[in-house]
Amino acid sequence: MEKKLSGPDETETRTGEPIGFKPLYAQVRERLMRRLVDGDWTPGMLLPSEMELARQLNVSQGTVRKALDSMTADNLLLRRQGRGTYVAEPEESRMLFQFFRLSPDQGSPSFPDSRVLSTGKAKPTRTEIASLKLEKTDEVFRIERIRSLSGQPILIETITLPAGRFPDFDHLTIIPNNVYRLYSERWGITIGSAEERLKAISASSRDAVKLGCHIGEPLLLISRVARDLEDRPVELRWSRCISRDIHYAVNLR
Amino acid sequence: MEKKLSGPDETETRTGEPIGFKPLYAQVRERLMRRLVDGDWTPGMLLPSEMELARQLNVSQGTVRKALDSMTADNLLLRRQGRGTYVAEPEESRMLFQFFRLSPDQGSPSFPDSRVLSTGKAKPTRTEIASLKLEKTDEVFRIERIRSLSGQPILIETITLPAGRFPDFDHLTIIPNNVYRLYSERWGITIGSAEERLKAISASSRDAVKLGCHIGEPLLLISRVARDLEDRPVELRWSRCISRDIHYAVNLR
DNA sequence: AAGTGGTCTAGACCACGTG
DNA sequence: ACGTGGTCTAGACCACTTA
Repeated sequence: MEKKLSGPDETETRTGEPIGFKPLYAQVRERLMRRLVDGDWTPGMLLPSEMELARQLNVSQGTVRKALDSMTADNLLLRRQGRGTYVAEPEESRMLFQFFRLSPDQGSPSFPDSRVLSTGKAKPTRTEIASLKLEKTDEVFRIERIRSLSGQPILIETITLPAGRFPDFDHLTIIPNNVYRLYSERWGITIGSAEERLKAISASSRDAVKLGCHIGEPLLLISRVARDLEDRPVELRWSRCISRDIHYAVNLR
Repeated sequence: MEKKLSGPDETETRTGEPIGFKPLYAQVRERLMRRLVDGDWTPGMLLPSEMELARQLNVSQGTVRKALDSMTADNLLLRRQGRGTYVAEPEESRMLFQFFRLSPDQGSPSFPDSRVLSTGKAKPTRTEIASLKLEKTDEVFRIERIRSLSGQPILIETITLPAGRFPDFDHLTIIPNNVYRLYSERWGITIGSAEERLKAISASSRDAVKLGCHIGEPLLLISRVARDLEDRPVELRWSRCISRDIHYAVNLR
């Protein structure tokens, strides 16, 4: 049995905390989030039932449900009627919709293959320091790779990782296609959100060679900052993408 | 008092409808949506209280709340504690975040000015027919305009509207900056969602002249299909945007 | 003081999946 | 048959707004 949460109970009314009040379900969510962050609950794992969690946390089932529903809405949990509630896994099929917005103009989206061009440790640039909130003395790993859809190279991307959060990254022999699964399995880092900025640029001579396009051809520049469950920036990614037969899709609601 | 909704009541269990069952709150949402679609409730209007709606629809307050919450999540309603529930209005401040994703690289986002270049009625292109689900015999209105941020032209856009849904569009003397408010006030059409596709293209000579950039300069091409509350396509928009000091921002969760 | 939405609880039943 | 999440209800109290 865990410590009782603050909030209405037998002896104290909610009025006891006039400022900074958080609803019970938000406190429950924070507790459950902590278990994810601390790695008590790992991807794929079955959570205790709503009733069991309600008993553990001394709240009603409805309050637990509200917290679980909100985490499910953020793609952190997966609920299946009759089975239970699971920690979401970074499988390709989900990532394809959540974090990969490029689709062929005709046909359905699919996950591109990757070929690593280079890896290495380096001092961060000013942009990397700002985006990843680093100190000037920190170091970073950089990976450059080409990604292809059905044999055709479509983009070249540079991934920057803070060395401090990815110990022994340079000991890796292979870098898998789905790096978010790697971050999760190897370092327990779950990517929870990302912010992307798009611009149109001209292909440099180097990009043109690697991508097999003309110098000056317009490319979609996508710069992404990915964040962990505690909202700390974890990855910076610059993608230069040929958009002749491919587009970046966004749904606005 | 309205007709009773299907679902559990005194005499009949939910098992009575084995196929195509919809939860009560979804049926309630559909009923409330209909009032928006039919114009019974117009932007800015105060809705009846939860208790009043629950009485009208013969369901509990909690079920009404679930429907109202879901519509609020879709930016269709606005709930204010102590005041009531209001129909959302297409004000600039909200549209800026919901449907306008361009921001200056430095500084905060703001709504660009517009200058109309041309308007007219025409036969739709194949693309317009496909995007707006038109018949070949239908007609469309087209507006072309330049949009500027602090005096600098940043994009040129072509808006296509199905003539059938915007009667007397060509009688308009001026076209306001915020056309979604115009659609709402003049024709009762509320834009509820939109899908955008982005590509990188080269500025044509015409674009270059209008935007004051070089021919061949990379531009962000944004094609948008906007849909009404019943999910029917209502507007097609092609924007060609200078992205030198501006980016398109997306949050992924 | 009265009315609104926001939170929390408790209990009932349903739909789904597994044994 | 049993346990899970999903839905629905009823009632209590809290926080905010207006009068």
